[in-house]
Amino acid sequence: MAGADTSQRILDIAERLVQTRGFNGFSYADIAASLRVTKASLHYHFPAKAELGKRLIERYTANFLTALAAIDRAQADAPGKLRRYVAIYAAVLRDKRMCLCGMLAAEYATLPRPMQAEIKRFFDENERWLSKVLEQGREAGAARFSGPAREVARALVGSLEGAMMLARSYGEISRFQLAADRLLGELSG
Amino acid sequence: MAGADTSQRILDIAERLVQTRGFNGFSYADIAASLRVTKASLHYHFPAKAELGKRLIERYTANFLTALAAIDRAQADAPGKLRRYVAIYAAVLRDKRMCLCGMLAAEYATLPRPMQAEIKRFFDENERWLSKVLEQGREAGAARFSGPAREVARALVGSLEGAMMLARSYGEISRFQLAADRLLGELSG
DNA sequence: GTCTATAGGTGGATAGAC
DNA sequence: GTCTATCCACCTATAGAC
Repeated sequence: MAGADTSQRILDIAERLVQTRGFNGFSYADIAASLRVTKASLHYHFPAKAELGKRLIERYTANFLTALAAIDRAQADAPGKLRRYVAIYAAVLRDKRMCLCGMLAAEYATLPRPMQAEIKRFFDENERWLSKVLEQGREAGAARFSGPAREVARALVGSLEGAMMLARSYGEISRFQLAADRLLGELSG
Repeated sequence: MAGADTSQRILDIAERLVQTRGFNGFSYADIAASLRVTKASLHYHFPAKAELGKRLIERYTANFLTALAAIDRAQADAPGKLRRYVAIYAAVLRDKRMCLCGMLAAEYATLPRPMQAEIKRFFDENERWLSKVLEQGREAGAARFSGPAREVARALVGSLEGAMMLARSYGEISRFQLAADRLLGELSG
């Protein structure tokens, strides 16, 4: 079915646009130009921009969770999992993109409620996975931190998103890597 | 002079709008409605939105540097200075705002070059001040960290901006406070 | 599913009267 | 300095032919 394929290609292009320019920084015309169809065609697949935005986050979150499950299968120890987690962020940044939800968090106040709810869900799931890994690391003596793992997880997500945002503005991936290495170092040392 | 006063009020309103909705998330119509004048009047004070944006960052940075100078006068030790530094962020957040430049960092790719340059200057100045404080703290034995102070300063700015962004999305200032306390704790303990 | 055509609205910006 | 009036580009979205 060419329809489903077109929908995916629309999402691919829209995703990149949101990650580089923000939800308020692109239009259907941008997608249409990139896909070489008319704006009207896009509305057949995604009648409203708000719906496109929601589907975008849902797909992004699903892919992210799949990647986290893959880490759980491939890496046994917490430090290894955390390094892989950071590597996901680094890969996005290498593509000159920001995290989709980090970007949308900035525009949060201007977004429709369904999108806001999905953004929170993304971060909730990230925190949940990280909390689990941190607990595992603490029990194995491979991670050192005080207080609830959930708090450390939240601080970690926020720090990585912020480091990513600044690194992208400066066009210096090293800014992210140095900050991330420092954050992981504090957990292990 | 009523002119200068009006210009300042325009900047006040625009500043709040950028901090809550982003540069691409507000229009001259929003400022006009809030100030109860017409859009045309605004163009007398700021002919182009790009110019308004640049002036916005310049003023924000100047005010920020003034606040940092005040910290230097009021606080002698590094830990005290860092606590005050974090308190500035917390105060902005309490007002339901994001850091102006943290917000603009997200929209960075869509902004005119003069604005981009000013955003970098804001972060450069922050890193410079923090580096100095961190060095002071290390020499006095009040701050513990490895590697260049500049790197720690960069990681700290990024972490605070990210924590701020997420805390604002969730509408939970505590998320910022917990993360910030953790970051400062790692430097002292 | 994709097109042409268009509606209805808002964006930044300007001309010229007062 | 502020106003009315207006321009033109762009926005999201829809109707209806193919």
